[in-house]
Amino acid sequence: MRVTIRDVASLAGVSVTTASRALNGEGRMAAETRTRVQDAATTLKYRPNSIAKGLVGGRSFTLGLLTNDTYGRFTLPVAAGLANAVVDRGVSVLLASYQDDPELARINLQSLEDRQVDGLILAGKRIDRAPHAGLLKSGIPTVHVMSACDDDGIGFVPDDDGGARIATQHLLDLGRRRIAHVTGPAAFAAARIRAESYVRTLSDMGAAHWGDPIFGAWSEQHGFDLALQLFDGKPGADAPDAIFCGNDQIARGMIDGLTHLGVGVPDDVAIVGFDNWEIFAAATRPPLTTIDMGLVELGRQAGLCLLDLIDGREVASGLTHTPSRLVIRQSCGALSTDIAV
Amino acid sequence: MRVTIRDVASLAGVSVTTASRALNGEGRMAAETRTRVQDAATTLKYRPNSIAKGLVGGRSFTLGLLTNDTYGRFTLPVAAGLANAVVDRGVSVLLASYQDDPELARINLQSLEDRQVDGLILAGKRIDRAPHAGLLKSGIPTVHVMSACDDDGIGFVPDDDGGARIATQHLLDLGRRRIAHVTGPAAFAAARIRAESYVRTLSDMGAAHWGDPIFGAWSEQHGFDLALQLFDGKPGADAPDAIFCGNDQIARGMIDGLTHLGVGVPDDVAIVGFDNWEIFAAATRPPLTTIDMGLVELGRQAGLCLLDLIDGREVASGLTHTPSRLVIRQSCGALSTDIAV
DNA sequence: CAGATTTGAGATAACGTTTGCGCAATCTGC
DNA sequence: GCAGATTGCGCAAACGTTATCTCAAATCTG
Repeated sequence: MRVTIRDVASLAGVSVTTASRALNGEGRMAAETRTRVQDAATTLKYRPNSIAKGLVGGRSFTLGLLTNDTYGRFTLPVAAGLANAVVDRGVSVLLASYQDDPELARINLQSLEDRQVDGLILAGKRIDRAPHAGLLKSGIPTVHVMSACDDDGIGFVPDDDGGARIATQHLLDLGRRRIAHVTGPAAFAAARIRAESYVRTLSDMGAAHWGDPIFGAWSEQHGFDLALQLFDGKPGADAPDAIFCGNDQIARGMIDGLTHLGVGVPDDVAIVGFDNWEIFAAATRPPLTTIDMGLVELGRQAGLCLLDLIDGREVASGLTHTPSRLVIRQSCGALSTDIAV
Repeated sequence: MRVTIRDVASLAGVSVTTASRALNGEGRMAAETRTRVQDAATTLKYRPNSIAKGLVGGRSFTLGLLTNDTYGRFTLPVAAGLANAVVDRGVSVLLASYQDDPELARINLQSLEDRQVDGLILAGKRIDRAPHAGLLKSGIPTVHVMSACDDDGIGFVPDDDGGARIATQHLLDLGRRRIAHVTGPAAFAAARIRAESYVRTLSDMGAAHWGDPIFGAWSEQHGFDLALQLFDGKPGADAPDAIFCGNDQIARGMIDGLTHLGVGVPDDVAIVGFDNWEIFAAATRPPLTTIDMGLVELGRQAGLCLLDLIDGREVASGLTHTPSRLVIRQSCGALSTDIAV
């Protein structure tokens, strides 16, 4: 049988009440009593039962993470940051993933409610979709992650704008002046925001952008095709000398395409990606300089914010953009150090 | 305030005891009474409080998933399969990821114990490592996933042997006779098992293997390098006509290398990968035929097994190998259908 | 029709913890 | 040295549920 507070109390020769208060640092009591109880707890390796604690307090010290991110590309870093941010406050995270299946979503949400979760993190995979819109009738404190939310909701999303700015700025700083932008479908807000930021950054710095942003798929193929299209048969002076790619897959395809054409990276063309998806970014030749969206940090912030919300502290509604940072590898020719923003 | 069983009981005009029994389908009682209680519960949208249920029953209806898989490549599919397998038994999954940090592991495990998890899934990323060895002093029912475990432990791992066999067999079935194998470091059991299975399958079928298995890194680079090494300047009749690659990244590099050399895939050389990591397998040109390790199913089995263990049912100790299946795309020239094994 | 058995349902305790209230014992000010 | 404040601690209730025991009424038995 597990050791309960009763055991601690009897070993310390006090009542259960006193034991509870001693361990929680509450109530008035002789310092000697308090340490005696604490020693007893240590001796017995006492650990309070979260369930019982939750029952009386009406809190479960549990957060629910509901996600529709089938693949886990975004959710897992977020979940790791989240869980580790709250674990030392005694809070754990329940994982519930419905694979875009509304019925599964309902069951999972219900299960979380039955479990009296103190708060809910609703995680998506696109910042312009609100996949959880219909679910939110409950009064549970909620934050949104990687998805859209109501005006009075609280959301955490990557700073696409800032990320695109530092990517573009980095290329400018390296002396590039003919900077193109190849990115994903214009239907994605992330693609549009990054493209606008790219345009704005260039004009803010008094530089011209090289053609308009080129929207397409989030795929290697798109990058590869565009490499051929932009560089095949084109005189060097007219072609871009840098390309900011909307994600690492596009960047990967772009580098492959350029290599195929014999265009040097980074000597002839500098490439910046977006996502810092290790498996791609470290595998390109040369290794890819790219933007890290700080998803772990995003999870951490969302978790701490949710705890504040639960504790009744005032939290401003609206979207928080977690800072992105530039991870410098070798595809731009810069010295390799991280620059936080 | 949440509606409790007390509310249901009073609406139905019975005692709390009777209400509990009616809803759980236990005890003797008039059929009319039972339906009356159930109707009351429906009317009030009553949902039992898992916490209270757990407190009295000594069970929390919660499983803990402890993982050191930093990147989430393996853990997330497993977690999804696991959570969805147990959710309709009213069980949820707590996610705890320590990033190879022993201290974090301790804290997380402690947190899971405080929460009275009914069972533990210890997930790793290599089948020949037991990262959780030191942690297991608690008497909580435990299954291991994607990691080694004691002889009297219960583990679930992919069927590397079977996967390698169907991969090799597939190449044989397509008439290939000079089949090479390029894989990861020999230090990985997964690489060794796959290599042995490849050798055995060939000799079982009376075929010779083309050279010895070539160990190296789990990287695209390794695949690319080997493509050059195996095919550069080699007359067609001496070179392999098929290559079974130890994972999708190697396969990716291999295809890139072959394409670079002008060797046709699948016409000149058929390629099979391993992992079915969509992002790679679908991005190669041509799309990659590969082995799917069935990680979602693995998670499902581990979850159901753990529930059996918790319920005191007899469970045989030892390793269970979840079947792998061949996912046919276009890198081997076969018709595109899935073949289960 | 009296006793035995079954049926239906309630009272109460228990799970492990926190918390409001109460009550001695000690301290304080004059 | 005495009223009142303070200190130190325990009693008992509460959280929502299930489980054990009890008991009256209904039904069966011969």
